[in-house]
Amino acid sequence: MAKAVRADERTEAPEPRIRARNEEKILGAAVGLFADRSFHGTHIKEIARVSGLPKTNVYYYFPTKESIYSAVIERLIEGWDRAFDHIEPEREPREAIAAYIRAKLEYSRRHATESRFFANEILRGAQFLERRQRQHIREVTDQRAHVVEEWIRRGQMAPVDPRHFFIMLWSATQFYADFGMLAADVLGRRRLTRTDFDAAAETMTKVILDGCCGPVASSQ
Amino acid sequence: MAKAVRADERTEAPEPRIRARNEEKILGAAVGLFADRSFHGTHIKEIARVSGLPKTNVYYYFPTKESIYSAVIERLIEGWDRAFDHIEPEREPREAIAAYIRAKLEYSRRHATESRFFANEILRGAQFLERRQRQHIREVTDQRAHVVEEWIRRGQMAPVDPRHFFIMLWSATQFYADFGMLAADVLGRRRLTRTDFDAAAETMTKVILDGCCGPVASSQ
DNA sequence: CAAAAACCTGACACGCGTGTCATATTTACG
DNA sequence: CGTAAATATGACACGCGTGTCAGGTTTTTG
Repeated sequence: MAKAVRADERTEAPEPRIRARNEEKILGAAVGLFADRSFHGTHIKEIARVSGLPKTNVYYYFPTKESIYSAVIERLIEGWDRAFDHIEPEREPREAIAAYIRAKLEYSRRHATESRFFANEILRGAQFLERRQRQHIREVTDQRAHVVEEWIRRGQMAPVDPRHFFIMLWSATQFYADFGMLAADVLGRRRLTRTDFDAAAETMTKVILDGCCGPVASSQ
Repeated sequence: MAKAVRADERTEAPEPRIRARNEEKILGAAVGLFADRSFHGTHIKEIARVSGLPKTNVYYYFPTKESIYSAVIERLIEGWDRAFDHIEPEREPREAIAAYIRAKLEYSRRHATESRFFANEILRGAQFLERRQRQHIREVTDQRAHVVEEWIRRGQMAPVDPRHFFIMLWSATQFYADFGMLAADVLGRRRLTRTDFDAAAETMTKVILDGCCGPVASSQ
């Protein structure tokens, strides 16, 4: 009855060490498994094995498999807007966008698993994404779209639909994480290397920057 | 024993009507379910229900769930290179690439389910894709990459890595099928409309064409 | 250092999903 | 027609995955 009492109750009491550590282990194992095998293909038993805890202990912290999945999503959403911080009105669009592309690609390279998990969730219609989470994504995007609109107004950038423009950036950068296996195949590699990510960044930056901010003086 | 004898045996004998029709029903139902719920989330019972056949009859045509999944993949691969036909050395790159983008986007719009199924499969590392199928994809891409290289050699196009360039095109166009839900959210729609696809095509064409073939004279 | 709270665990109930089997019905074909 | 092959199907076996339970052990706290 008094089992698994979360430190809620208004005060953000310091979460007990053990709980924090174990929840972390479980969530860490879960991301990878969900990303590889999706929701139904992932079994609590496996999550337990990978996180080094007995199965029953997993159930001690999370009542259902759904709750684990939701908790993973919650963690991911936090990382979503990080790279977006580069899109600021004070910066030069050319430089800001290049930085954004690099940041996103770097994220794809280092957090490929999380990225694949997220892609997976969206792919099936975001069945576990809560309304407020979806709204959050939309608001953050809106905010950055205004920055692009400002750049366009000032004549620093060609007139493009900011949201579709962002989608181009997202899709291109995510591809290397989500469909890395296909990218590697096409490039004739066994796995993507850092060099490949650099080449990707270069191509992407060149095409997109020249396409939206006019070709840079030096080239051609 | 003489059960489910496929019309193999060298001669492509006219496949019996009933078998063809039922296999089609099953595969059609399966694509949608696999796309929505992925492999493990899809149950034979559901495939049977959706295709209007009793479960046991499904097993009459396909020995396992895996075999259904593989058959679906086989059908998809055929559609993969279709749009690529636009990439021909004789055509102007600007016009050819624009046509390719339109074709790919149109495919995403009309065959969103198949597209999502395929994305799903790649996402989990293409576990069911056979070696020869992967090789086929690579060969087709190689062939079209040479066309791009030819355009670059002739000075019709800016020097970009053709494979990374293709990846940009694939990712951007597929996004609207695979992550349609997210795109709709960001654009403030309930679902993507034809207008959205048109706007996507316009943004994409403008940015990418200006980025790789120099800005067109008319604009700016 | 005791009592309470938090944490841990093996054994088990239960449902459900895959795939089989024995048998019925329909179709092809001489 | 009549016989063989192809197609259809209800009932069932079996394994496995989720989630529970009852009772352990460790940690915290006064």
